[in-house]
Amino acid sequence: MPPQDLTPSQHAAVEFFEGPLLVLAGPGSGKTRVITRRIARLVDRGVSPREILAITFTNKAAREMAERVQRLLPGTRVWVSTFHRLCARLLREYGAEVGLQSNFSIFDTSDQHQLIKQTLHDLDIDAAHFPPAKIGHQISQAKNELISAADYARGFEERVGHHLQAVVARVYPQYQKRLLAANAVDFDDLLLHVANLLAENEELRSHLDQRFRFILVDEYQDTNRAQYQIVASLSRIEKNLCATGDPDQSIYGWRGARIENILRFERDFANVEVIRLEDNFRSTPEILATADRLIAHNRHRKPKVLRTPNASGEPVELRLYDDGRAEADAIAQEIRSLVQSGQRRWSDFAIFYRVNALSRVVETALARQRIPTQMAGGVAFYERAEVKDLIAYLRLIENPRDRIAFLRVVNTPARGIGKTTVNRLARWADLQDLPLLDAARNPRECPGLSKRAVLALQRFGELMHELVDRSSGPVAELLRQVLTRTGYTTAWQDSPSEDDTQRLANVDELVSAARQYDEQPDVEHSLSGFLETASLAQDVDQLADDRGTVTLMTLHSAKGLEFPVVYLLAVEQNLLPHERSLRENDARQVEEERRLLFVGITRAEEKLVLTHTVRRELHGRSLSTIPSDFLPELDVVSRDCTGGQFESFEDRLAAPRSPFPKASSPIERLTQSLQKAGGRPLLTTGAALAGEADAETEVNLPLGFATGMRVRHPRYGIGIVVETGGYSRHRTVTVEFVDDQRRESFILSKCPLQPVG
DNA sequence: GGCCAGTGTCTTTTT
DNA sequence: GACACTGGCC
Repeated sequence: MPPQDLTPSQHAAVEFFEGPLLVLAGPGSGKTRVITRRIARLVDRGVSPREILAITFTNKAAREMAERVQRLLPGTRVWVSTFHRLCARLLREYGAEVGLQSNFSIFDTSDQHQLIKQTLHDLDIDAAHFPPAKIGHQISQAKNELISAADYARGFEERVGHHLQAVVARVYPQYQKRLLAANAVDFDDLLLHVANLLAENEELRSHLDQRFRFILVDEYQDTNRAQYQIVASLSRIEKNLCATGDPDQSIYGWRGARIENILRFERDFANVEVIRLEDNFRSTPEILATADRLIAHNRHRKPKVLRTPNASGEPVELRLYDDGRAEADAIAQEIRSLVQSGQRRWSDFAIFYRVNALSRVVETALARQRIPTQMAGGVAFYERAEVKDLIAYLRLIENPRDRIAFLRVVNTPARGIGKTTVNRLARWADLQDLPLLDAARNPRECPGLSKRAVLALQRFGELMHELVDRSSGPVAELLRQVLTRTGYTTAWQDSPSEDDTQRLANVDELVSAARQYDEQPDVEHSLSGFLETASLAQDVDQLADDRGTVTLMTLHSAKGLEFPVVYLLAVEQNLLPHERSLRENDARQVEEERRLLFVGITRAEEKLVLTHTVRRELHGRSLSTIPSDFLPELDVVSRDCTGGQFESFEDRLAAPRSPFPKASSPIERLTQSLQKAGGRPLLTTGAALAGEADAETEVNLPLGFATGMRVRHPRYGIGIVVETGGYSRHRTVTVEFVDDQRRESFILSKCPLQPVG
């Protein structure tokens, strides 16, 4: 007899004991509950808590899960962690084999870019032509696929690669060498090193396999190849792997997540028990039906049932506003009045958006209404310059080989060690194979330095030396030492500037974060532990459910959360789906965007409001919008909340005014005509049209653009083709843009122009 | 040799 | 609109 508070399938998942288990859990199906109950049940059956490893997607989820288990079974401490944190811990212990000392640094994306830049310099490659971010992305993708530097270089020789790949093939090995020399890893290395360790050291693999007898992985649909490899290596002897997830909520394909991992689980492991949790206890039937209609349009998926015992609620709303400001103001006012009338609390509300850039208008509007808010991410706390500076000091204290940290702090605050000095020092240190800090301690030996530079370096060397001596105590205390000895905040102390005040506040916040870490019960405290927390902090970590605030975040951050009322902003073409998913005509990418919207919709418990606008200000420019391709799929009645302040997109094109006319919007007409013309994709760019035309017949080109045609450019907005010229690959179009009357010419095969009607 | 200001470029999502 | 880089000035 299952207990009253579990459904039969939830109960089955909790009770299933040994062997591989796949729990396919739709949104709001009580998955977290099942996992915690299952852990408790395992302990109940006599499994030692030490033998259980649970992996969650966020630190916050890990913390909450550990607490829940404690509540169910007081005194039980189970290892719950994210993949990255787990790997960091394992590498502190076993990293020597891959060349890491236990005090290694974790480089974030900007550290990675810095290091790549230096690598490019090493190799005499022009950084302007090969942006470090792009190279970093390639390296990251390779690492997620477990492709080592040597493999990459070899693989590149075998196929005919892109010129960027040729550069990456050279940069990747050197970058990796530099990382190791700095005793550092990037985010992907955490996974890659551990996967390699487990692949190469059978003794360690089987030791850990047996140590972690029961492994539970949540959000399995968003695991990448490296993560899959790690989990699989730890489940060969003890095959008690429980994976939970929902393929419809896979939204991290862009960072290497492989939805196939969950779709293939049954083939990857023998005798898998599959349990489906299809009852949604979170949302109203209206919200769920909307989500279901949308996701049904994904072709690459296994259909599933979404049902709820919940009572019917309010209809899902779709509203059109004039612009982002009107949209934000309306939402802010609505929230205020709902709270003031006592129907809702601040914390009932969440506002989601596709890109961080949209948060600002909303923040401002909420602030105007004096609505308390908390925001995940944005300009993340740990990415602010002053916080990064101080963290860099701590990193250099912990790991004197940390090159990036050294370069960041050596002249921050300014102490007369300029670029030239640093370059000379670095060149000399590299020749001697010395860490920069060691070189700085004996600057006299470095050739070409002025007396002043030598003195300044010496003083810096001594300063760091003294700080290292004090590094064993509480982190907050060490941080205060750094602050006083470097005089870091001196310049801001009595400044009237708002920015400086903010900087001081951020420094204070970091000190109190350190204090909080120092005071955490039940954990071993160390500088490296604090740095690890700081490096692997996530946007959603600091969000609280009970702080009495409205919550703002991106759709990606919203995964796993729920709120009574959800506003989902800017359901507009090129934002959701994002234009980058449309560029390559890759249906898979659009499906991921659809899943992203699905995730957003299914966060809502009682009330869901989707909004879009006539004009959208983005990147400092106001453009006319196109309704999202997803809107017709949702089949929600639209409401016009515009004040007639702007001409709508349709007006300007002399089409019906209604924001979302069922089958007559320009985009739909285009879609229909294109489909009739032979199943061409929904949206297409000039480049794609030109390519296709070429492939068809050389004579019959004008399938592309003709004079008078309306087009949209991602940057300049809507325009009219006023001239065409050239042939085939060299065909050009001249467009006059509606917004500012500017005229631009484009080479058709290379431009991102899209026809819009 | 160091610092600041102006110009140019890029602009999704995140560990 | 934000940030990185370059060039000029002290």
